[in-house]
Amino acid sequence: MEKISKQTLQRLPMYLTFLKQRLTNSLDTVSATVIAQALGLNHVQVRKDLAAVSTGGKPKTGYITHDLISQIENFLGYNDCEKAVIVGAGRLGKALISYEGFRNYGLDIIAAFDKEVDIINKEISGKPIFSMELLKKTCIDHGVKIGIITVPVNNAQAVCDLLTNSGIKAVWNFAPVHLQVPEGVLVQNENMAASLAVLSKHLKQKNKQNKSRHT
Amino acid sequence: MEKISKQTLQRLPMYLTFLKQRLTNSLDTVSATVIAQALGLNHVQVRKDLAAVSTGGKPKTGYITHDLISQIENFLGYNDCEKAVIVGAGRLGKALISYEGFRNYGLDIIAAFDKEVDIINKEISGKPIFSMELLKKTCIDHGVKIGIITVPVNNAQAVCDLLTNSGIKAVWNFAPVHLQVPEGVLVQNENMAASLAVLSKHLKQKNKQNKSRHT
DNA sequence: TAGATTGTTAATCGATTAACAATC
DNA sequence: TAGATTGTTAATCGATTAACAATC
Repeated sequence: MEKISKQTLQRLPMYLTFLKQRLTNSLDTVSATVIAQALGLNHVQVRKDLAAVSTGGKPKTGYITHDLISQIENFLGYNDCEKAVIVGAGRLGKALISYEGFRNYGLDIIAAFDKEVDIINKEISGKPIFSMELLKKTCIDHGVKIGIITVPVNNAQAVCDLLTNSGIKAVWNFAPVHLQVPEGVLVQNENMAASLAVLSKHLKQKNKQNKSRHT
Repeated sequence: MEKISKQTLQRLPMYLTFLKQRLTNSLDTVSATVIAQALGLNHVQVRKDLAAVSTGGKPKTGYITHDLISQIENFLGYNDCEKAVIVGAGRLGKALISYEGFRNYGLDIIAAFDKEVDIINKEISGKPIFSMELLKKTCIDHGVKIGIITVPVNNAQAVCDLLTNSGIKAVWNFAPVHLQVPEGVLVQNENMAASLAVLSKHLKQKNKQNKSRHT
């Protein structure tokens, strides 16, 4: 097992969904070639990725689907959940809190925080919304290491500072800003604006092509 | 203006938010160095990115903040919105429909579609939810080119096929599966599972470091 | 003028892909 | 055995970074 790149890390969940699908269809073994084809990747890349997490497959047979699944899940820590808090109980925040599926990905959101008085001390899908004042104590008491930011852009940095001051070591940021964090804290941006940029540029180019074809 | 990489494309929205902040603080000019420092990037990279979309800055002064903003916005097509439909009006779907901010990013969600009878023909934040049967007609009638998928994994490919059959040329996919699409159609994955993988791995490594330090 | 800054050309780095040997 | 497949070592490719010239 060698050092793993961020790219590899991000492909592992894709392998996982594919492998699970495959197991549902009672296909007990799987080759790197099959995975590569299904996911539109290069087969050597798949093999390298798998080498980083698994004990290996057998020539001619491939990998044992079931084993590979548990090896990847194990590697990603999907078995033992990390606790997380979410700051900002707006529409997006609520959607994330309510999504039960995160537990399968090793994430356990224990509470939400918001400054909106109307919703404080209420619940969403059985999870409490607390006032911002309780953030630090909650994180420390429960050993929470993951903070999710779903507040508007202008509050994001302040919330981030608060989180890192509360012992958070990994921030999942949904606000389209670059956050400054102390060393040792990881920020993972879920940058929807960036995704949209890619989408709309693709369409712009397609349009241009069509136009030039007609003239 | 040379060919632009996907990476550059994804950084442009970051520049934009920073530049707008800067304008709010009445800072009329900006240098690549300042941008780079603020966003944790290399200054040459920033300059290259900007070269792809702007008419250039002036030595010693830098770029005119306001001009740069409109050049980036123009390049990304934030001025003229693309119409989009969203399939799957669950929690996440609802959150995305309701988020007014997308219009600033050039995205105009005109309707949602779902197979759940209870919510069909109702509205969310003033936008209609239709039955799946109306999807194709709606897309064609309105010339919709962007489809957003927020359905569970097992329905995602079927929904995707339906979308591409309805003239969709760009798919924004929130389901954690790899989608097969005809040539010329772009899939942009908002892969939360992948993000979570990065976050949890970071924590696992930190834990390991701490443990080995204590023994 | 001196120096801050832009913009370009070359070097580096890392990830992907190709080629090949090993094995069941 | 032959061939499908794994796994590794080398080549390629693209993006990032470094070095430098140009300019206000």
